[in-house]
Amino acid sequence: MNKKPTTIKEIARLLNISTSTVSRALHDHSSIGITTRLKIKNLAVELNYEPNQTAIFLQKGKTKTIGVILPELSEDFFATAVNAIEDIANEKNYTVLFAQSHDDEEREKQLVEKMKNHRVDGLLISVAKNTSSYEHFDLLKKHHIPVVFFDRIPPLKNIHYVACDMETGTIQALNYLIKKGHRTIGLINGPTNMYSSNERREGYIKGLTKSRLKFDPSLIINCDLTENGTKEAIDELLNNKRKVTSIVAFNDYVALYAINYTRQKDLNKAAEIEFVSYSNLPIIQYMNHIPAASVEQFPYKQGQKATEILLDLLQQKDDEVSENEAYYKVIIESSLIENIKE
Amino acid sequence: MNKKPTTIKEIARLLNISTSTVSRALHDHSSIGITTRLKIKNLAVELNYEPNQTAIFLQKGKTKTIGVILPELSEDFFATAVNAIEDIANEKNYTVLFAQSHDDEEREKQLVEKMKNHRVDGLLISVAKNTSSYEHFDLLKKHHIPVVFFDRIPPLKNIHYVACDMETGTIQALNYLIKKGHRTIGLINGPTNMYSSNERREGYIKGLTKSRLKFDPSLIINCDLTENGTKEAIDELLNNKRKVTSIVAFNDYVALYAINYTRQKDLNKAAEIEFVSYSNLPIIQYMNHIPAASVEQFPYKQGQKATEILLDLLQQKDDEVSENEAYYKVIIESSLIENIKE
DNA sequence: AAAATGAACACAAACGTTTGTTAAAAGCGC
DNA sequence: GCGCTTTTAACAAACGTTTGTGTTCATTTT
Repeated sequence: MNKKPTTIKEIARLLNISTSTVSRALHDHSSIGITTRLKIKNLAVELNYEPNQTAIFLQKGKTKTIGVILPELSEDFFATAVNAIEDIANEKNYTVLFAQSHDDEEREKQLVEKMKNHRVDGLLISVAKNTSSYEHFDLLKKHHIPVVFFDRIPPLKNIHYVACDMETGTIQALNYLIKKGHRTIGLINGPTNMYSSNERREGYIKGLTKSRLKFDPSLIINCDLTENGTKEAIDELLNNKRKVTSIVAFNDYVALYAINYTRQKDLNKAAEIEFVSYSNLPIIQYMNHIPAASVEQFPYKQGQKATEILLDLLQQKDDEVSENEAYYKVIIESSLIENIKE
Repeated sequence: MNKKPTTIKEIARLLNISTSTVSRALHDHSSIGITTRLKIKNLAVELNYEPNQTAIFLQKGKTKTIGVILPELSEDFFATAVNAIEDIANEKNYTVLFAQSHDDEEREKQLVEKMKNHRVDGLLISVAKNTSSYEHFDLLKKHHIPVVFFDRIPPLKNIHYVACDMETGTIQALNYLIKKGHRTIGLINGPTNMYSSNERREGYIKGLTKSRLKFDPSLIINCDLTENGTKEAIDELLNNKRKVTSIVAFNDYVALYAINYTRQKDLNKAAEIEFVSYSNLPIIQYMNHIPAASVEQFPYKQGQKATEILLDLLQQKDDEVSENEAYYKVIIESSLIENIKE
């Protein structure tokens, strides 16, 4: 049992030829005669030769690897996005390096650093909830590592991103609720530094004013999207002098927390309040009390598109296209989907 | 803006010293004088020097990377295990390369190959449901790449693994049901080639016989754990001449499929049947109809333990300890946990 | 028949590190 | 000041590839 893996050198030595010939033969280079080429290939198969990727990485200066930094792998949205990323990357023979920030800015920074050191060719990033400074992303730019942001976009100019337009989905949600007769609608929003919080806010306001309803800022509560944060937000909403009859929640998780909490507090009140949220968890069909409708954000599509863009950027880099100053800004339309209760 | 990252060579050239001196200085080697050491370190910081990992990988012959192959990242069990793996690996400065087999044997084989080519130092594997041949794992052994299996263990001798003992949990489940008065208990089991299917079967039989109940093989249905497979299994169980009053389901997902399906078929019958399953999904608290109890498998603990073992094996390899023929076989006790309905 | 072409391969440098060995300078006792 | 050890740093090989440039020899051209 041979301890060490076979190398090109080994093959060259055994056949009394040079390593360059072996390398070229294995790549079907035209300048190698058919007979030696076959000799080499046969021996390579026989010895179970596998190219040492680390050597190739070093030589080529790239790793055929893309890094992915996202908040939580266990959130259904990201799990689905990851599937897309894996699928597309595999197709193009790229390897994917995943890491979770757990929505922690510090950890996110460390991960960026780590990915950079690991010499990933490019990065896909969905920004942590509480990230409020962005130098670590600039750093990547300085190192000429292409980055495509998806879903959670930092408020920066010159970046590539794929995101879902939450505004139109939110307007749809408002229309839906208003059509159902609701006039006092609360919004449990995410942190103000999240781009998508802004979109939801804008959509919320536009949805209201389109129907000539007055916008009351006190009906928008920003929270940290945790279970406790949600509870506090609910408390604040319920204590408002105006009695909300429906609530738009930042996502399905927040909606579940909120529904659960309101039910614990007061069953009657809870029954009166209608919820709309974002995400569409597949598991929702098994649940008891669910939002009436959710804004679908098409995670697979987002992951797919983001990966395609990143691979395209890497291709451009290979082709030595002069540092392109055009930025991909892909917006996927969100759309409201009613949840059917069994 | 410097296009190329700083290298040791660059620093050496600027300081008119040799690269080896730079390398040693940065590693605080004792043979480098304090003054030059400082000069070097300062310049390194100034130039933003970051060691090129790919070069180090090549030189050292290892990548400080562990590969993880598991069925589905979106299954809560694995998502939690992944968190543990990441945590432990990060602690020890290892990078983790994840990939999903999607429970497909062919894909699993490809991934093993890919991981091998990427020169991961070791592998953590949870075997796909339908994997029935195991040469791809032997291959790793031949290449001296340590592998630790977790949760889904292949039926091989000489392997390292961490698993949850499903048998005791299953016995507990049976006791629980019998104590509640059930006498005709069905088992929706996984594929026969899964080790854990066997454990559940054994536990099921032992649980019955301990209470002097007769074991009826026709009450065990093997299924592929998909939603459709579960439906077929349920149909088969309900068509059995003996009327089951309770069902042990392979895991929470299967239980949810089953509960949903029986309810669709006949609400009264569904209400009569009591379910017990495995996993303990965190989201279960928001659900309507849930298993009465679930066998907890401690995914974090499993992931943690498996990673620790793998890192230990890698350490051993470094220490040139002669090919150790001892195999880690860690069994974590499962235990039944009652689900509290709100 | 001499020169030009072209095929098939060898040589060597390069990617960025690490590390064993050697060499020069500096310190020390006498 | 001489040999001696000790400190400090240079030299060079190695990890496994890829790739630009030579080199050799046989074939074709005129």
